[in-house]
Amino acid sequence: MDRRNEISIGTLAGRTGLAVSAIRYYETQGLVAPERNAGGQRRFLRSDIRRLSFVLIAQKFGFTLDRIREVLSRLPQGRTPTAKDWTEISQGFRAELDEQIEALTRLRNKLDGCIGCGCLSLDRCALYNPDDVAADKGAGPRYLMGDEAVRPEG
Amino acid sequence: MDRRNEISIGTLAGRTGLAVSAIRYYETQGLVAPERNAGGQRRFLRSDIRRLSFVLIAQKFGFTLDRIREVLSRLPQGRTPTAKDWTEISQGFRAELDEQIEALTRLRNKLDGCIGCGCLSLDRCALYNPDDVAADKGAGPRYLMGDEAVRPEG
DNA sequence: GCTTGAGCTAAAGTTAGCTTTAGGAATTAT
DNA sequence: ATAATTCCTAAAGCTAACTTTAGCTCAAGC
Repeated sequence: MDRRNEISIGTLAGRTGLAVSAIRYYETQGLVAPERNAGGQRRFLRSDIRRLSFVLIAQKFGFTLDRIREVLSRLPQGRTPTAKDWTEISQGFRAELDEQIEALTRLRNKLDGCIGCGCLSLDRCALYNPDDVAADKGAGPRYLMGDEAVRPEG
Repeated sequence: MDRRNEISIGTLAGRTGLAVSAIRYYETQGLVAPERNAGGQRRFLRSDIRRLSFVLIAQKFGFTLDRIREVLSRLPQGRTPTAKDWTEISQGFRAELDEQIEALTRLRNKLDGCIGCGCLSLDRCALYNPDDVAADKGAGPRYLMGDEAVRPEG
C-alpha cells in the first residue's frame, strides 16, 4: 500500500507503463533518485510519475538519456517541480526540437537537388558540407565520395 | 593496382570515407556483394562507391541498415545501376523522409498544447495517441501515464 | 505464521552498428 | 628476394537502452 506521497516501484511502473527493470535502469542513469524504506525497497514520490513521463516523451523525440538527464537537472532541487517548472523546461526542449526538424528539412531539400540532376553527385550538393541532422551514433570519420564517384559510371 | 572495373576494399574505403571494417560489416548485412579474386581478396565494382555513398546518406537521414537494404533491393539486378535508377530510388526515399518530418512536426505541435496549458497532461494531448515518430528501438510496451499523473501535484 | 507476490542485487544477454584484436596469407614495392 | 603493405577470418569488445536470470529478502493476505 502506497502512503501519502510515497509509491513503490511497481506502482510507478503501472502509472508510466514502464517496466520495473527500466525504472531501475533509469535510476542508475541518474534520471530518478528514489529513497529507500526500512526494508531497503525504493520509495518514489508521486511527482516522479510526471518526471518519468517526461523522459518517455523526450525519448520519443529522439533525445538520449544523457541529454534528458541534463535537461532534468535544470529542475529545481529540493522541492517538487510545479507546473510552471515543467512548462519552462518543455520550452527549451521545444527549441531543440525545432532545430532538429529544420536540419532534417534542409537536408531533404538538398537531396531534392540531387534527385533533380539524377547524378546523385552528393559531394557537391547533399552531404559534402555536413548539415548534421543527428549527431553520429557510430564512431569513425564519415565523409562522402571522391571525384570519381561523382561521374555517372554506366 | 585496381583494374578496369574492379577495386579493392582499401580503395573503396578511401573513396567513401568508410573504414575497411565497416565495409566488411556491410557485406555481412547484404548491402554490397563483392566478388573474390584468385587470392580470396574482395573485388568491388566502381559502382559500389555510389552504392555505399547512398547507404551513408540514408543513414544520415536515420534509416536503419535493414531498411536501406530493402530500398537497395529495388535496384535492377544483373546490371550496373544507371543515373535514372538512382533517381527513382531517391524519390521513394524522399517520400519516406517527408513522412518522418511531418510526424515529427505533428508531435511538436502537440507538445505546444502541453506547454501552453502548463500541466503537461500528456495523456490527453501529446503522446497518448501515439503518433509514432520513429519506430521504437528498445523492446517492451510504452504507453503513457494514468489519471493521477495528470493532476498537478505541487 | 506461512504462503505468495513484489522487490532487491549483480551479472549476463540483446540489438544495432561497428571497431579492435589476433594470427595468418596475398600483394606490392624495392 | 625480401620487406612492407594490404587483406583475410573469426571472435571479442563497445555504446545505448534495456531485459532476463539467478538466488534471496520483504511485505501482504488469509
